Amino acid sequence: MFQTEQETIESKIKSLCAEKGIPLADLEWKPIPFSGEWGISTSFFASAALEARAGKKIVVPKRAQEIAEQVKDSLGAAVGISHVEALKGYLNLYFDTADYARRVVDTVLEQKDCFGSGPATGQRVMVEFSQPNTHKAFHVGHLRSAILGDALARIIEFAGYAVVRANYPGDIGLHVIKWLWAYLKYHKGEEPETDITQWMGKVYADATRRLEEEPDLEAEVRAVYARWDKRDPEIVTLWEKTRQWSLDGFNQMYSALGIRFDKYYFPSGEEEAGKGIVEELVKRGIATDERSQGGAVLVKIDEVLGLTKEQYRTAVILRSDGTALYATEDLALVLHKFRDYPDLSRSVYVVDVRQSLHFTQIFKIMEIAGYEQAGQCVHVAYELVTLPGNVVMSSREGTVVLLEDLLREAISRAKEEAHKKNPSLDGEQLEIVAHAVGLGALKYPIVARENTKLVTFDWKAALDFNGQAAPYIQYAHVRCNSIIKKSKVESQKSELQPATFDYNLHPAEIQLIDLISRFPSEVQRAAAEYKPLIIASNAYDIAKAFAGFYDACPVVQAEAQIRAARLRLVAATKYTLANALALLGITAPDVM
RNA sequence: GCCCCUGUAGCUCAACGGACAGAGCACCUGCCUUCUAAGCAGUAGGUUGUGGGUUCGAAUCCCGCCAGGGGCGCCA
Repeated sequence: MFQTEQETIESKIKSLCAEKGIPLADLEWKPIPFSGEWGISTSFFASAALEARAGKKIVVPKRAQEIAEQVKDSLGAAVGISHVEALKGYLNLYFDTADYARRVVDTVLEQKDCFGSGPATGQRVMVEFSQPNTHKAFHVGHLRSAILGDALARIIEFAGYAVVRANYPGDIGLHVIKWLWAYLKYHKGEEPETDITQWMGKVYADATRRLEEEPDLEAEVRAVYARWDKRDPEIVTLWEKTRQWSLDGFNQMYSALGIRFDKYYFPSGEEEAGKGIVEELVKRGIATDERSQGGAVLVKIDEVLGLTKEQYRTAVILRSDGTALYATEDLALVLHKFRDYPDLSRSVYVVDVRQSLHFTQIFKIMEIAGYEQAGQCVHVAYELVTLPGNVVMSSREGTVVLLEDLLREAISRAKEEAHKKNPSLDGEQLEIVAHAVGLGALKYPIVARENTKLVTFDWKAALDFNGQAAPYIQYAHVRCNSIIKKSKVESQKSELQPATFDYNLHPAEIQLIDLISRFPSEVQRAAAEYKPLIIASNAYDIAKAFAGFYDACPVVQAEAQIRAARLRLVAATKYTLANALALLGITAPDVM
């Protein structure tokens, strides 16, 4: 946020070192740790190391400190800097607090719900996420892609990109055929109940159970697959109807979760194009057609690339009977997305880590085939949500926690808690709070965790509203709102007064302002690294700093000048918290 | 056999190659006639799995090993 003064000082240091013949390495600027004071810091270890490598006999840390001192002595007065310190090889520049504090707070209050957003890059990014299978239950295991992908889409958009939110529900494949077979044979004419995805899951579980009991029935399933492949009207019609049931069910889930999509792709829609690509790959000698020997069509990627060590291995891209695999469809999908959005600069796939090799293969094959778009495809892998004891949720095994159940439970628990904590909440207000808190508690553990780390789901943790969790951050937001409300009542004014921070700021205030000022750069980092965790941490840190401020610094009771300044700081905190939570797909209530 | 991920306080997790590795939970001690205690302050808790290497500096980068999880030609 203070790029210009950083650059001014940096160029000053550069010319200074040039004068003295000190070979200066690149300077990196960071906040000064061990706060209480506020500023930026850089070190001279790299420069000292350069000298050492050039043959000078020096002790690096000592020399770094010498350089820091020299720079400090000849730097003179710099605009906006109150004092300079050379310590342990570091050069610490402490901000002129009043000036910087005012700038940070003014900036937030000016930009409001845009504070933290990056300038428009003019680039478009597609984020594909969720990809639930139709004809199956929607359970907690599916939650991560939905929540993570949603947060990433929000963050990337806020960072300055035009975002296309894409979904790719698995609407065809063996699981669907199995479902259709069981429906025709055992459930014909039945219709879904209120919890659609749950009912779909029941039929699917029934199919698997019957097939396990009587493996001979597989032949019937294969027959249904053949009918599908020949576009048998009865099968196609049934498939269309039942598929829609699933999609309706998903929409219920998405709207409950506050997630939306701009664009839907379906494997079924990519089958034909995919087969075309396979044919092309065979013709061009990239793929090997082993069907005449009873094999499948495959690409021996390592062989094609002339690699001796196995790396990309072999990918099967068409079944021996000529039917399409997900790989077939994924080949086509790569191109389909760029056909729909020719200006796409990146195509992001938020899919679980078990499919890493699959995507590496798909993108590599397309690259070999000369489709440059493959270079713009990124697989963002995440780990699964498992049950205690490392049990993977599986619709087949019936080891699932249904999303319907979890949502209901989380919201009802939140309602209970909210009523207990604040009995004055009633009716619609209580409902709003319960939703915000229940959903927040559900989403936070997912977005606040490293993508590559496993999340173990257990009811106790999911419904724990204390400590490092969404409700803590939401509560800070509520307290901000509370202070503002109170001040309005007392002063009978609705507008914030201009104010300066021309007083002795409390360390808690400095800490808070410091963290707020970092939010915009954290947004950029989170977008670049595909890590909502960065936002979740920043939001929590701000909430924590605010809690400290709340305790140590009276606002409404403070004398006029300080009161005006703190009121602005509180308003700025409120915006920052709300913006950060919004990026995580979590709403910030005004009361709770 | 090959590849990927993970290993940090009792537990769950943080920490752009930088200064004293930080939170939460649990435990213990305080704090509500003052802006909502879903809160605050304090105590305690660590050879960052292990052995080397690179570096002025390593939880972070490289190599070996150990442990757990995942992937590897017709599932998605």
